[in-house]
Amino acid sequence: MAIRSTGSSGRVTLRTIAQMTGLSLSTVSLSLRGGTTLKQETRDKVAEAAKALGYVPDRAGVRLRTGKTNVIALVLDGAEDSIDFARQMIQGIGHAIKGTRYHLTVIPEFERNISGDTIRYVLDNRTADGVIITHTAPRDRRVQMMIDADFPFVSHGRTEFFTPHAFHDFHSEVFATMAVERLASRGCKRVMLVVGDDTTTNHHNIVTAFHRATARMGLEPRIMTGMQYLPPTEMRRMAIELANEPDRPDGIICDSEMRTIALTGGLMEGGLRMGQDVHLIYKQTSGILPTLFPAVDSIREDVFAAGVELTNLLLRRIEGAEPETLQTLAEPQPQWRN
Amino acid sequence: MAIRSTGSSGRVTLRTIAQMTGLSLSTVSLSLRGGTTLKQETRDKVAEAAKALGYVPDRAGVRLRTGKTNVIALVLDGAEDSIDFARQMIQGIGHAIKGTRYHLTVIPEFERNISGDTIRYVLDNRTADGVIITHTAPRDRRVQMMIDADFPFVSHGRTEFFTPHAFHDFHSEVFATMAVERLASRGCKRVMLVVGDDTTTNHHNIVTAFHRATARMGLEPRIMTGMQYLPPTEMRRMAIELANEPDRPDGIICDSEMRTIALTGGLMEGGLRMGQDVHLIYKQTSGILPTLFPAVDSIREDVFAAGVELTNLLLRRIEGAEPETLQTLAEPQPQWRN
DNA sequence: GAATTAATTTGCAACGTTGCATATCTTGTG
DNA sequence: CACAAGATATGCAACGTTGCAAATTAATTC
Repeated sequence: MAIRSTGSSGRVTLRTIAQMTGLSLSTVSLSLRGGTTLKQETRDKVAEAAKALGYVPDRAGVRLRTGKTNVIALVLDGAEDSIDFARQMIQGIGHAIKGTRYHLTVIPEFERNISGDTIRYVLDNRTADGVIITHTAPRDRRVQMMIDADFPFVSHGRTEFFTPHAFHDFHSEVFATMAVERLASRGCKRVMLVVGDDTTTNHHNIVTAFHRATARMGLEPRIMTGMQYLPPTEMRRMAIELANEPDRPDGIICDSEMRTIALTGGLMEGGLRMGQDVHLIYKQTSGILPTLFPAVDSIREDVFAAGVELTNLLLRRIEGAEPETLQTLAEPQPQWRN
Repeated sequence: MAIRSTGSSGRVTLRTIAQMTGLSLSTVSLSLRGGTTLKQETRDKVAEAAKALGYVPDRAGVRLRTGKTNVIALVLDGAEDSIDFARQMIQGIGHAIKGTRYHLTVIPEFERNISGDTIRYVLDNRTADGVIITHTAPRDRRVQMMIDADFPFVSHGRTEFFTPHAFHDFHSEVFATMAVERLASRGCKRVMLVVGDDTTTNHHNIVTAFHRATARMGLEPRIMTGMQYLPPTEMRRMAIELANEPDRPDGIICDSEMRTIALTGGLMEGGLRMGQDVHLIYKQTSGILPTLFPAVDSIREDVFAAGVELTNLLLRRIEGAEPETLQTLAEPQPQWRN
C-alpha cells in the first residue's frame, strides 16, 4: 500500500479516494469500473466516497491509458441549403449524449473536397471514438476511408458501397413520390423538380423517384439540377424568368429550403400567386417558411431527430454493434396546409 | 540512453523520433519545443525526422502532463432568433483555429438557466482551455463564475460587471440609432421596436438607444418586448392585428430575423405593403430575408466575423493577455436597399 | 491445525509528454 | 596537460488511468 504524497491539489483523483477509503489505487479503479471480484462492502465504500467527493475520471488519463477519447466528432458541411440544419443537428447530438461520458467536437468543413484530409487527420490521430458525416455521396471518399480503417462512423445519407456501414437517412424516394402525388392531386400537369447538390446520394434518389412517379402519374417532368453553387440571387432571377415562360410548370418540388425561398421570391415577383398559379412543395427543416407562408405545402425532415438517431447509431457502433444492424430511414412527414 | 522496446505500433511518438535520430526522449521533446540550448545540428536533425515521420504530439499525453487541453468550448444557446447563427459562428471559430492545435467542442444548451451547470462542469474538470459564450446577460452568472475562477473566456455580448473581461459584441446602440434615423428619413412618425429576449445585455442597449434616438428625432416610440418565448405563429397573428390598428406604426425595427419573418408575414397578410404602408428595418444575420425581400432595409451583423474575432480574443486571453485589451465591438453594416 | 483452494486485494508497468537536476562533452586557460 | 567553465545532452519522476500477475486474506477440507 505505497501511496505517494498527498498531492493535496484540488482535483479529486483515484488517489484521493484511495486515501479516503484506505484502499489501494487498483482496487478503487477496479471497483469504480464494477469489478465483480470485489467484496460488496468495499464496492459500496468506494462508490460512496466517489460520490461524496464528486469524482469524475480524468479524460486525459483514461485516454492515454486506453485510447478511448470519449469524443464524437461531427464533420459539419458548410452548405446553407437546409436552413437551421447545423443548429438542429448539434442540438440533437447534444440531446443524445446528455448523461453519457461523450463530448462533441465539431469540425467545420469549408470546401467539400477537402473532407478527405479531415477524416485522415481523425484517423491518424485517433482524435475521436467515432465520426458523424453528412451530405454523403454515393462513393463517398470519407466513407471509404473509414471502412478501410475499420473506424466507427455513421453517415447522414446512404452510399453505394458493398460493405455495409451505419447510416441514417431521410427517405428521399418517398419524399419525391409523395410530392409528385400531391401535385397531381392538385391538378398539376407540368411538374418541375429543383434539386441542388448533384454529388449527393440523396440527389440521385430524388431524381430517380421523381422520374418514376411522374411517369406513373402521367405528368410532364422537368428537372433543374446541379445548382449547389448558384447564389440565391441568381436563383431568384431564374425564377422570375421561369414565371414568364409560356409553358411554365404548374407544380414545383424543391429539396432545399434556401432555394425554395429564392424560388418563391422570384415567382412572386414574376407575378404568380403561390398555391393558385403554381403549386410548390418543399423539404422543410426549419420553421421559417411555414411562418412566412403558412399556406404552402411542405414535407418535413426532422433534423433534430436525425441528430439523435445518428448519435445513437454511432454509440452502438462504437460499442461494437454490427453495421448492418445500424441502418435506419426517416419517413418524410407531409405537412399539407389545407 | 535507455530507450524501451520499440513498441512497433503504428503511432509516431517522441520515442520513434528518438530511435530514428539516436537521441534521447528528453532531447527530442526539448528540441521540438524549440530548446535553445541545443546544438543547431541536432535541432535540424530532430525537426527533419519529425517532419518525415509526420509526428503530431499526442493530445492525451500533453494534456495529462501539462493540463493544456488545446480545446476551446462553445456554449451554444438553443435560441433560433438569429437564423443561421450557429452555423456561421462555428464556421468562424473553425476558420480562426485552422492551423492551430486547437479543437472546438460544442456544448449545446437547452434551457438558458442551466448554463451555470455547464460552466461549472468545464471549470471543475478543466475540459477546455477557454470558453466562448453567447447571449450574455448584464449580470451573467456564467461570466461571474469564470471571472471568479480566473478562467479564460470571451463573451459575445457585454456585461455590467466591474471586473473587466474579454468580449466581442455587436454595437447595438449604433444599430438602434441608425435604424431610427433611417426610418425618420423615410418620413416615419410612429416607430415601433420589436425586440426579443429581455434577459440579454443587448436588449437593454437597444432599448436605451432607441428611446434616446426617437426622442432626439421627435418620433413617437413604441416597444414590443420580452417575447423570446412567443412562438412565430403567435407573433404572426399579432402582426396581423397590428396591421389593422388605426394608429399602427409606420416604421418598425426588429432585432431578430426569425421575428422579422413572422412580422413580415403577418403585416403582409394584414394587407400592408412593405416599404410603402410600413417601413421595416431588421438585424440581418443570414441571407434569407434579402433573398426573399430584396427591397427591405436591414443592418447586418456578420456572425462569421464575430466567430473569428471571438476566437482570436480568446486565444490571446489563453496566452495571458489582459482582459481589458480584449474588448471589441462590431460596427453594424447598413444595407439600405435603394 | 496444516494444507489447499477460493475470495479479495494490491504492486507494477505502461500509455506520451515535460521540467528539472544531473551527466557528459568541448573548449579555453594557466 | 590537468582543470574549470561553458555548451549540450540525458535520466528520472510525474500527470491519472488500467490490466495483469502476484500477493494477501478468508474459507474449506482432511
